[in-house]
Amino acid sequence: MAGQVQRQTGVALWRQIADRIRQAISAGAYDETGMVPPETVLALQFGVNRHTVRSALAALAQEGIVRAVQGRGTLIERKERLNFPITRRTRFTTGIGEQAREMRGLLLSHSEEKADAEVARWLKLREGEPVIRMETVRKADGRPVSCATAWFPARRFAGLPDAYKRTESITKAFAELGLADYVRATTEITASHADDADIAALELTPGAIVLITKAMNTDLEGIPVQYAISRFSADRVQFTIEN
Amino acid sequence: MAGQVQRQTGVALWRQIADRIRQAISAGAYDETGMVPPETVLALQFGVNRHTVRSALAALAQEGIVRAVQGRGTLIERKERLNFPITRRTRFTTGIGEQAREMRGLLLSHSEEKADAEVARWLKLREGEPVIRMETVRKADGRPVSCATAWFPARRFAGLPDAYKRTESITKAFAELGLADYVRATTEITASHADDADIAALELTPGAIVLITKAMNTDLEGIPVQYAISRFSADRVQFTIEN
DNA sequence: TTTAAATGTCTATTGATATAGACAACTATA
DNA sequence: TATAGTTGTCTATATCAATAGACATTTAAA
Repeated sequence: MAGQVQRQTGVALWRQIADRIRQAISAGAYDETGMVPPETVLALQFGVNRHTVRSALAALAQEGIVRAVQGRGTLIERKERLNFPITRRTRFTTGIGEQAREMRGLLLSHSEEKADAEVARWLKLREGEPVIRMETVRKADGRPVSCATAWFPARRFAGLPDAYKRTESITKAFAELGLADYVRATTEITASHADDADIAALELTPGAIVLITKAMNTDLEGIPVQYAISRFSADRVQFTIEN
Repeated sequence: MAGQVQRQTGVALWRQIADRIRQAISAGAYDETGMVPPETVLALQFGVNRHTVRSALAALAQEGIVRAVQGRGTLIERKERLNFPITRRTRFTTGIGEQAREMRGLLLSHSEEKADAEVARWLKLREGEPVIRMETVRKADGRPVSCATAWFPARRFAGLPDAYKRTESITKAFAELGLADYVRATTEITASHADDADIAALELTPGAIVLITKAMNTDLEGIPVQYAISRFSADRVQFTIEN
C-alpha cells in the first residue's frame, strides 16, 4: 500500500485513507494478523497525523469493517470484495453464489410504461411499446451489492414482477414464465460517483464510487428479453470477463 | 437532477456538485442550450451558496468540461466518452479507432526484471523468471485515454520495447516478433480514485475516477503473452463486453 | 508486577470549506 | 442606449478538516 493521499481535492484525507484501508483489507493485505497496523504506523505510511488516521478508522468502524480494542489494536471484522464474472451465462445469484452465504434480490417497485428511445433500442422494440420496469436491490449476506433498473417486454413477460418478488431471482422468475434459459448479449461498463439514489440504496457515503453496467440479455434465439442498468459499489465488487 | 447534497461526509460540497453537473452534462441534460444553468439557479437547486457552485464550476473548467463567459453564462466544452469493446479480439487501436482520428501508444519506460508472484501467476511463469515491463500511455487525438503497465515473458519477446516504440502498437510489435495473432483471455475491472501517477499520466485532476483493468492475453495456443494493468479516465472511457 | 504497545481523550492552532452580502464588469437584447 | 441577466471579485464570519502535543487507559507479554 504505497502512494500518498492527495490534499485539497474536495475529498477529506480521512475519507481517502478510509477508502485505501478498506481496499487493502479486502485485498487480504492484513490477513496474517487479522488486524490493521497500529495508528502510528498508518499515520507514518500515509504521511498524516495520527488523529486523521483515527477519523478514517472511526468511519470504517461505523461501517462495521473494523473494531478498535483499546490496548490491543484494531481488529478486522469483515473483508469482502465480491467477484462478479461477466460471461454469456452471467447470473447474479450463481455468479456470486459461492462467495456469500445468502443472496437476495428485492423488488423495490415496478410499473408498466411505454418504451422510450433508449429502452426501445436495446430491447429492439418500437418506441412506445409497453415494457415492464422493475427497480431492484440485490444483497449478499444482507449487504447491498447493487441496485438496478430493468426493463422487459411487457407483452411477453406479464406477471414477471410477482414472480420476481416470490423467487428473488430473475433466472427463476423467467423460468416460471416459460423462459428456461437466456444469455448475456452485451454489457457496457462505466464508473461514476454515487448519486443520492445510490447512496440510499447501497448504503454508501457521498464520494463513493459506483461501477455502472448497462446489460442486455437475450433468449437463445437472440431476441432481447431484458435491458438493465445496474449500479455496484466499487468498494464491494469487481468484474471479471473471461473470453 | 433533483436531490440534495450531503454534508459532513468527508466529501466537500463543491466536489459533490461538480460530480453531479459533470454527470448531467454527459447525460445530455443541457444539450438544448449548450450551457449550464446560471450559478444562482444551480445554487438554488442544490441548496447551497452561489460561491459553492462557483467552486464546483471552477473545478469543471479546470478539467476542460465547461468554460465560463462573463455576462453570457457557462458553456459546455466537451461531453464525450470513448467506447472500448472488450472481446477475445480486444485491441486498443482498432477498438477505439473509428471514434478518433489519431491513435498513439507512447512508451514511457521499460525494463527487464524478475517476475514477482502476481506477474508469474498471470503469465504462468515461475517466480523469478525474466519478464519485460513496459510503462505506456495511450492517446486518442492527443488526449490521454489510459496508462498501462504491461509485462511480457522476456525470453520470447526480447526486443519488444524497441518494436513498440517504432510501431506505437502492441499488435504490430507482436507481429514484428513473429506473433501474428493473440486473444484476450481474462479481464478484471475495478474502479478507484486517481492517484498521483494517474493524474500526471492522464492529465487528470485530483479526485477523478479511474477504471482499472487487469488483462491477460494469450497466443492461439493459450500460452500467456502479456499481462497488463491499465488505468482509464472514467470521464473519457466506457467498456463494452459483447458475449 | 512491571513494562511496552496500543487505543482513548483532551486542548490548542492552522488552513480549507461554506455561507452571506455587496458591487463591479461584461453580454445580449429590447 | 438602457436594462436585465450573467459571471467576477472583494470582505467578513462560522464551521469542518488536519496538525501537534500531552497524557490517560487498556491489553498482553516479559
